[in-house]
Amino acid sequence: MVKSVTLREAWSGEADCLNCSLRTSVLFAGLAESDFEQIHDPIDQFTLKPGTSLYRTGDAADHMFTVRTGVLKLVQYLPDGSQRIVRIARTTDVLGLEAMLEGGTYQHDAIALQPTEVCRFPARLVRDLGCNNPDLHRELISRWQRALNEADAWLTELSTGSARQRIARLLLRLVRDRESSACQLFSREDMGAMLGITTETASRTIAEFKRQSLLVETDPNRFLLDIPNLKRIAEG
Amino acid sequence: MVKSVTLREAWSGEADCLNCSLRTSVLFAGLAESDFEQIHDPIDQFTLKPGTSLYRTGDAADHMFTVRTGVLKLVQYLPDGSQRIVRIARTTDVLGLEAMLEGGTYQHDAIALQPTEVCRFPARLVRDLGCNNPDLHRELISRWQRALNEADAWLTELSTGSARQRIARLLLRLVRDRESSACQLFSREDMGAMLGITTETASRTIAEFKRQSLLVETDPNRFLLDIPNLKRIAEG
DNA sequence: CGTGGAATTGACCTGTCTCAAGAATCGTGG
DNA sequence: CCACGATTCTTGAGACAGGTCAATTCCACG
Repeated sequence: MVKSVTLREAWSGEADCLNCSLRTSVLFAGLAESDFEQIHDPIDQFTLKPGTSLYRTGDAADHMFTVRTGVLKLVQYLPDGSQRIVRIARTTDVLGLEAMLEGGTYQHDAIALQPTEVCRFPARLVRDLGCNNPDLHRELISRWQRALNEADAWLTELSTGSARQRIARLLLRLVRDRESSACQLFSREDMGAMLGITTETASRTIAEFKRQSLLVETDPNRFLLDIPNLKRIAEG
Repeated sequence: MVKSVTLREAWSGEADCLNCSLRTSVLFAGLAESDFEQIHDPIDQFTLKPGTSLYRTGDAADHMFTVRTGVLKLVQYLPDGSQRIVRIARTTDVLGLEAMLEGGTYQHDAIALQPTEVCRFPARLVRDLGCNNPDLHRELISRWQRALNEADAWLTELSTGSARQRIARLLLRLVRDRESSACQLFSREDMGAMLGITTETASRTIAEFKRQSLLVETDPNRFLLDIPNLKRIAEG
């Protein structure tokens, strides 16, 4: 289940690393061939089954991850046991940025929603290189800013307005920057946890959208979106 | 209204710079005296009246700010014109981290809620020094992580549960890490925008808390909190 | 087939929104 | 210093969205 590749192989940019967001970044670009010999921390490659967690809140954060394929949810829990999904990670997203702080801990549970492949690399690697390599440094900053923008967007877009609006905005967000309007939905329970509504309300609203043909089911649990009309609802 | 101080004065650590969070950080610590001569970007010091904006969404982000005294809200707007407050900045908080990305723009309106003093410094300064000074680098990362944690907390704590719970959590958050349980409240409208509820609901709930002596008004608009009972409500 | 979990749907109830009308507070200018 | 207009806060009454609880259907899987 855990396939290990050496840094040298990562550097070669072969195969699966094509989609690795850090490959196109300059993480390895500044290193001489000889440097690779000195780094013997392996880069591991995981495959997570749906429902499996990549890490848990409070775990010592010493690794960072890149999502190759699949989707993960980042979850936080309230004292009363209810949960809130604060972000979603998809292809090329980086997880565990908090590992940049020495001695830090993860701030969420990261749980796969689909079969998901991730690359794992030691945070120390990035910490050591980050300061000396301006391009990597910039890339890190940019990632952080993106995470922050996402967090803010979840507040303003996905936690504001009626349930109809929130679900419409969530759907639109799922197909943004995609060629097609096709997407597969999350479980009703997860939708609820993302939007701050109950699973029943999520279910009812999705059902209503289907009746109104705002959502058309092509394959089981795969849908085409009526983007213009969903936009109308989202901004209502 | 705009008082200008030179970097050398900042370095001397006199007067108002005592509370400056970047003073205790290593931003200037790594610089030799002689370096200061070469930096002629002034550090400006502003005083904002309540309701005044420090910057607006979309403005070119070329400066960062440290809050000396007072409070600011970070606001985002929805297409329908409604607003959501996504964060609050108080003493020693840094604003405008997005200026670290070259060519970036501010992601919020930053608006003073009280008479507020801020320091303004060019982002280029931090960009240039950040990479070479490991301590500053670490401090920046830490700030970013803190902002992200705040954003997540606003989702899980302040946008989840009943209005009673949200308001209780907001109140508790206002006095956290404070010696006393005294605090002054925001306008009902701002509370609503922070919690995703209407001003009427905010007002009603605050009034109810007063009746139950969970809030005791000492001076006009200054309150003492019944922390244990508020906690009970917050977690209820 | 039978079983367990998710999704759907219904009926009812309650919290919050909406609209609207007073009360209080603040800033301003006389 | 007071009076006035403008906000903001408070409070009420009614409507409605969404929550709650429960029953049913659907579906994947052994």
